Amino acid sequence: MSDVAEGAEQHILTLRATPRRRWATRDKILLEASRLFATHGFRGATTRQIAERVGIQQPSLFKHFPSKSSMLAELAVYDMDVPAHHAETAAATSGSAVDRFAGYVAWDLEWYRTMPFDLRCVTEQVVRSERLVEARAAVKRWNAAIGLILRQGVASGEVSESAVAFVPAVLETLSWHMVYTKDASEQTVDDAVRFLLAAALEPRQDLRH
Amino acid sequence: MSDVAEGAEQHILTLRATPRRRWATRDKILLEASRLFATHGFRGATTRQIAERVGIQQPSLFKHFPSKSSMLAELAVYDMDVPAHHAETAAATSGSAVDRFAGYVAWDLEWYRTMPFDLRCVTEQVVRSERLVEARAAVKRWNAAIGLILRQGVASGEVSESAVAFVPAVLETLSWHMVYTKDASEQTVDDAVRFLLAAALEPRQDLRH
DNA sequence: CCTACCGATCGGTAGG
DNA sequence: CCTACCGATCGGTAGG
Repeated sequence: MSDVAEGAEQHILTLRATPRRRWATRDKILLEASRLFATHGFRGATTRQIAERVGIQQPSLFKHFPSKSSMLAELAVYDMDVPAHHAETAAATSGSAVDRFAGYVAWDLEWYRTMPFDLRCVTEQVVRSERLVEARAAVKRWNAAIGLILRQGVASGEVSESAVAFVPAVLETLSWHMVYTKDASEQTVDDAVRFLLAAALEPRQDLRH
Repeated sequence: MSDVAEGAEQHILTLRATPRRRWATRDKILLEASRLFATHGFRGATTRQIAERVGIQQPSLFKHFPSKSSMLAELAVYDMDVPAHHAETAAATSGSAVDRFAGYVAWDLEWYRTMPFDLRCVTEQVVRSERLVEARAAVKRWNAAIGLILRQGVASGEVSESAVAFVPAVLETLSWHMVYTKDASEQTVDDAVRFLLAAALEPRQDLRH
């Protein structure tokens, strides 16, 4: 589990450090596929469109990937595996639940803010399609870890009970906000963390003002 | 503008009051199309699947709708036109911005909680595709109205400035939460309203505890 | 609302 | 990585 996450993290960190012009064809395919999936949905994006943007002929895609679905599967692992690993670490650490939650949220939003791929819709596809088992398992682990931290916060009286149901979906929304807001900065991330904490915390626990 | 909204509202209110068994074929088509669009995306859902669920042959769909896109277009208007109308009314009313915002949010979440159609993905399709001009216009009106109320709240010192950017997307998320959470109750709506207000309000203005 | 059917486009293969 | 191409499936039409 951890190895998979670290492998994916290593790869994506390498991608981030590499200027886009020098990306290999395989990674260019993933980038353009993610953008077209985000714009037109998985079925709406065609392999011919992907190939055109990469600058190769459509059948050449299948020298790099066995199928269109396998592109989605690889993107889905990128999307969910590393966050799941971080969330599990935050859930397993000792200390204040709210501090660990705030720390995770800050990492998560920064992760999406600097993500090279546009993975909107990939998450949705993961939830829908019964295939993509690896990515679906990562989503489960992520939800379990976030749920655990939040319930720890409820137990210690810091997190409001009714907020637990809304926080995961809202966190996901804020993550995508960081992706598609072009001028999102580290300040934007800070604001979003405070926004989510204000919603999740019991009012009397919010001593920031 | 108002006539369109009221027409759509009338129609959808009629649908709500009618037991599902008695729905006419045309409305059954819209219902099943919305569910399949939500599950497989617009392109992923096929007209043959829709027809099968309705219990008719695929070509018969086109006796009720000129095209598959026209089903999406009609659903998109249902999705956005009525909320846009309500948001504009809330924005144009006098009184406390926060009270009007809270009132709108409560109405919005209850609207989605009791919605007969599953319109997830329809909103996304509206944002993507350059057609669906009517629905796109409604989205614009909705965003403008919500933005106006929020800026009024910022001006009166009630709403936190950094929250303005996040509230529309988060409200949308909470709306969908009401759709796909099967056991969402009026209590769930109340909790979500409080959750969103806690995030959006300047801390000192939250006098609820 | 049905049967019969069509042109277009899809993901993917063969062979080099 | 290219050209040539294929079977399957798509949205939609014709005619009754």
